[in-house]
Parts: sequence; C-alpha cells; structure tokens
Amino acid sequence: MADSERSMATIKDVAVRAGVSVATVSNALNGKPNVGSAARRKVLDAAKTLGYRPHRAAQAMRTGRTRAIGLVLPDLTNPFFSQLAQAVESKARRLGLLACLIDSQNAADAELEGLSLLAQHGVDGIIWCPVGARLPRLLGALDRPIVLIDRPRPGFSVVHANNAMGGRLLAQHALQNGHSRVGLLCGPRNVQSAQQRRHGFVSAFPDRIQIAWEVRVGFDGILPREAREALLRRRGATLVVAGNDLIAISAMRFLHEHDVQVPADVSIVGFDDISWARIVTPRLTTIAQPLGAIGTRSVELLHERMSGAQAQNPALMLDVSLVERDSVRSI
Amino acid sequence: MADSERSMATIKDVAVRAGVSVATVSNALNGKPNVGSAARRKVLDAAKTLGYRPHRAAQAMRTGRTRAIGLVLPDLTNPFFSQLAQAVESKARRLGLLACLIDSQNAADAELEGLSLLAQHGVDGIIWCPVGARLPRLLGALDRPIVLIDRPRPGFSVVHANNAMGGRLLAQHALQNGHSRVGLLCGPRNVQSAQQRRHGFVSAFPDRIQIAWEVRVGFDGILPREAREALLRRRGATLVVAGNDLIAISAMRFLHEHDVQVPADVSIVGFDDISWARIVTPRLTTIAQPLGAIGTRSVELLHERMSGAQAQNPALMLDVSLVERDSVRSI
DNA sequence: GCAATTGAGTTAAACGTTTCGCTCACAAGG
DNA sequence: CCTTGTGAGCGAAACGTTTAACTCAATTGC
Repeated sequence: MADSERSMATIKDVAVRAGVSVATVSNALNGKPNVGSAARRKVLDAAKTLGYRPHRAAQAMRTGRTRAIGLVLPDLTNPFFSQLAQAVESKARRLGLLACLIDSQNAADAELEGLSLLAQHGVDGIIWCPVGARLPRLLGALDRPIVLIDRPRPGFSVVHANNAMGGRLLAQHALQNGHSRVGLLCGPRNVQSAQQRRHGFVSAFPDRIQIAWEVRVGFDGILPREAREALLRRRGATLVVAGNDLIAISAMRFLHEHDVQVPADVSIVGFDDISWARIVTPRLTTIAQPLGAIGTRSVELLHERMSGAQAQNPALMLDVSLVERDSVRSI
Repeated sequence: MADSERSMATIKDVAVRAGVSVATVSNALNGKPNVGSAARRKVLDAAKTLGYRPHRAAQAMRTGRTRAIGLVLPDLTNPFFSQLAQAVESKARRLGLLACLIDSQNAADAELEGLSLLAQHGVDGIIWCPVGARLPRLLGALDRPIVLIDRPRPGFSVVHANNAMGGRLLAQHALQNGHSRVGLLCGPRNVQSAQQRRHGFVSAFPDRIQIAWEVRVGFDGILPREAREALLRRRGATLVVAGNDLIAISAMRFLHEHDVQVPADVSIVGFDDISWARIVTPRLTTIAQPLGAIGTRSVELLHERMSGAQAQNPALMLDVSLVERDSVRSI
C-alpha cells in the first residue's frame, strides 16, 4: 500500500520511521543487548514495512566482512566438480553467504588471476581445489581463511575423501571377483588424491595382486596413445583400475570401439561415482565419494574459521564406499 | 624489498607517496583528464610500488556499482549448464567482473532466495536461466539489467540457440535416413525451448513424418513410467527424438537394459551436444548448441547494458548444427 | 539520602572511495 | 591593464553502515 520499496530503504529511513536513532536501529537489527523491547519492536516493524535490507557494500566497508566466499575450481565441466559446486553453493546460501565462482580451466595463471579478483572483492574466505602442485606465493598476501577441497597441501586444512580407503576397497573387490592381474590407468602424478588411490590399491594385497602395466592419464579422461595401446594389449590383466570415472568411461568407450567387451573380455572400475557412472553401458562399478558431504563440510569448516575459530588446520577425511554395478565380471 | 604489501594499501597511502591529494590519485587512476602528465606518472608509480588495489566495497558504496554479476542456473549438474557456466565465468573474468553463482536446483523458491541474495550484494547485472514459467514479481524490485539465457520471457532480452532450426535439422536428417515414423520424448511443457524444438521438428515435414507417440519428460532425463512403456512398445516408430541429450542417453540406457539395440532396433537423436554425447555408446547424433558463444554473448550483452546502453531487449539467436554420430541407422 | 551502578539510547567518527565545487596561476583577448 | 578563460590540482562532502564514547534517568546499595 505505502510508498515503500522505492530505490532501497536505508537504515536512516528505518530510524525516522521508528522514531529512534540510526545507532539504535543498527543495534536492534544486530541483536545487541542495549536496546529496550519497545524500541526493538518498533524498529523491527519499521524495517519490515520498508522492506529494509542492509547495504552489503556499506557493511563491508565498515566491518571488513563481505559475507561472500570464493569457490575456485579447476573444471566445472567435470561432473565431480559441478556436483561439488552445487553442494557448496547450496550450503553457502543457507548460511547467508554468496558463492563467487572461479573456474580456472586447469590453468595456473587463470587460477591466480581469479584468486586476485576474489581478494579484490574482499571475499571472507575461499574454498579451493588447487590446480598447481605448489601453492602460489600470492597466498600469504591474500590473507583470509582457506579450505582446500580434495587436494591437500602442507599447512592447509582440507576436506577430502579417504582415497586410500577407496583404493583398498577396490583391491578387495578385485580379489573377491577373482582378479589377480590388473592394469592401472592412474590419474596425474602431481595430484595427490590420484597417488593415494593408487597407493591404497597396490599396497592392500601386494602379494596377491600383480600390476601388469600402469600408465598415467589426465583426470579429464583424454587417453594418450600409451594408454590406448595398453588397453588393447592388456598383457594378461583381467581388470583395469581407472583413476576416476571419467577415465574409466573413456576407456570403456575406447574398448567398445575396438570390439572388446566390458566386462566379458575385461573388467573395469572407476572412482568418484559421478552421476554418469550409472548411465553409461555397462553401468560402472566405482567408489562413491560423499560429494555432497565434502561440499557441505568444507563450507561449514570455512564458516567456523571465518567466525574467528582458531586455525588448527584439521584434515577432514570422509569415508568412501564401493558401488557395485555391472562393469566387473566374476571369474 | 620495501615494507609494502602490508594489510592493503589505501588510496591515501598512494597519495602521500606520490605527494599529491587523494582526489588527484583517484582522477589519475580513473583516467580523468584533469591531471597533468607529471603527476599522473608519479601516481602510477606509487600505486604500482605499493601494490595498490582499490577497495571494491568502498568503490561500490560511492558509485553504486560492484563489478560483480549474478549467474542463476537451474542445475549445475546438467552438463549443458556447467559448460555454460564455464563460458560465462571465463568471459566475465576477462571483463574484470566477478561471477556470483546461484544454483536453484530447479526450485522456484531457492531461485527467489538466490536472486534476493544477489540483489542484497548489489550485483550490477544478472544472467539468468529461469526455472519457473512466470517470472516472479520481485523482478521489478531488483531493478538491474538482466539477460536471460536459453529461456525467453516476454519483455526480457535473451540469448539462446535457434531451437526451431535444430528441430528442422533433425527432421531433415530423419527423412534422409528413411525414418518416417517417430516417437517423441519432448522436454517439459513449460520450458519454451522444448516447445520450439518440438515445433521445429513436427512442422518441418508434416506430411512426410508421422508422430507415432509423444510423451513429456523432465530435462533431467528421469524417465516416467509412461516414457518407459512407449520406448518398449514403440508402435512402429523407427526413430525416437529426445528433448535433450540427457533424455536421449537415459533412453538409450533403458533400451539397452531391455535388450533393444540402438541403432539396430531403433534409432535415437538428442539435442544439446553435451560432452557426454560423444562418450556414450553408441555415440549420440544430436544438435550442437554453441554453448561457449551463448555464454560469451550473454555476458557481453549484459556488460553493454550495465554500461548504460539502452535496453532494446534484443533476442540474440544463435545457429545450431547437426552432429552426425552413431545413434541413427539408415533404413 | 547520596553515591554508584545499570539500562536505554544518542552523537559522532570512521571505513575508502568518488566527485562537486573551489582556488590558483597563467595565458589570451580586448 | 583588466577581464575572461583554461588547465591542474585540492578540500571536503557524501555514500550506508557499525561502534566507541557519551548522556541521562532510574534503580540499587548502604
């Protein structure tokens, strides 16, 4: 009914309408104790009828906090990250935080640029899955809480899945299905999670599982010549263990094109349980990471840290689980 | 070498180091004409050695512009949108704009909440793929440039692919391969792009292609009972035309589970050419949308609009193209 | 009954910019 | 010589908050 809503009400407007000073309005709105119940009520009413929303930039300037966080990812196109992003954004929003996105497309310089953009905008904290092995020095300079995701770096807190456990689970599953000679399509050497998956797998039953061959592949699933050759020859491997689902699916596709049947001729397992794992043919047996939980917990962790909690750099490791589907044959 | 870099230099610091007033620093940095070349040089030097970066919140407060934009999407998990998001973020960053993400997960209320969060943070503009058929009234209230993506709404500018053309291309392709009786797995009724694809297809050769059956499916590719039944009976259809790739791939998967071969027993085509279209088995014949261009152009359009260009609400329609792969058989 | 304490509210400064209006020196025009 | 104009630069206000310091009255403690 009223003339409200025009061009954003300010705290001053609320103050005059409630008949108190701006300071009181601010105190009332922020739940400070030094304001009586009568005044508080008037302020709240006035604020509501005016549709008052605090001006974030002004708040930011005064308090130094923006209530925004950065989310820096290497490749949104990878379902692993898009699911993560979804979880992060959703949780952030529930906490009243705005999620600002940087997609570095796996380029270290773009990442740096993005980080600096975030710093400039004064985000209160950053959730980050770093692309480079070594964290840029800029880091010290940007001086806000950081929570890494999926990829630990010394001295930083991280939320990630128990990759080694996933590797062990896979090894166990291989054995149970009679596979004792396997090929490895590991992820990149400089990505720690790839290493841990590999290590979990090979060290689980070193005497009962032989590694027939092993080649490194990018997490984007593009198969280099070497990998393609290995897949064709196989050298007695009855199971190929891929560094992630993207790689596994690429491999399945490649095998299919060359008339080798999965799982009849060779079995295959992935890692991540991206949503496509259950859609491809055959449906992929893989390790499910708690993607939602990783996203959620990382925001929670960051949020605590932003609210002044001491940095004890915990590494939060979440359990993974085996999802049996159709891509491994029992022999 | 110097003591610089400590806790963010302000414009004042630059001023004293350059031996001029803050006003002059501001003018120099913003390329205003009323500053001599000597002074300008001194300011630039000082700014560089101090590593000065303007405080965005302060700027925002004074000018009312944040140099941030909102990106509101229905489902990041859908590769269509994640590719779009990647393009948008990348282009935005190149323009010095920060992209703030909202993923409504197809929920109208979450979308609204997100929009209001963006408004509160004062983003300068919004790129938006709306989930509801009808735009919420809040819209007028948020009062900033908006560019819609993929889903036109009366009175708003939009960047989208020529969906009708895609439909026609598909019809043509069907005919060329001898399919004259088809089943339709259209997208949701309330999504305009779905309608246009459908319309383009059915109206291309109304007398030469018969629609054997037709069922509506969500764009997330989850097949309702009705769709599953249709896929099994088929009623003489030799080709099924899916509303998007997700639906097509789900359908292929479902068919495969029920031992009907694609494309031997039935052909199938999709729409979007998401990255998975070339990975599934068989590789999917589909319509490629220029996802990168859509993202890029929408940011450009928004940017113009933000810089005061008159709102002439152009609907930017980009051409699509047919990508022939392995999922349709010639009969 | 008086000092001390408390509760409720106010004033004003500060955050880091941009920008309006001003001054000042100098040049040009008559 | 005086006016007018111009280029370069400065001072200060303003943007919308939060918060420290303060006032003033009412209440408490003795």
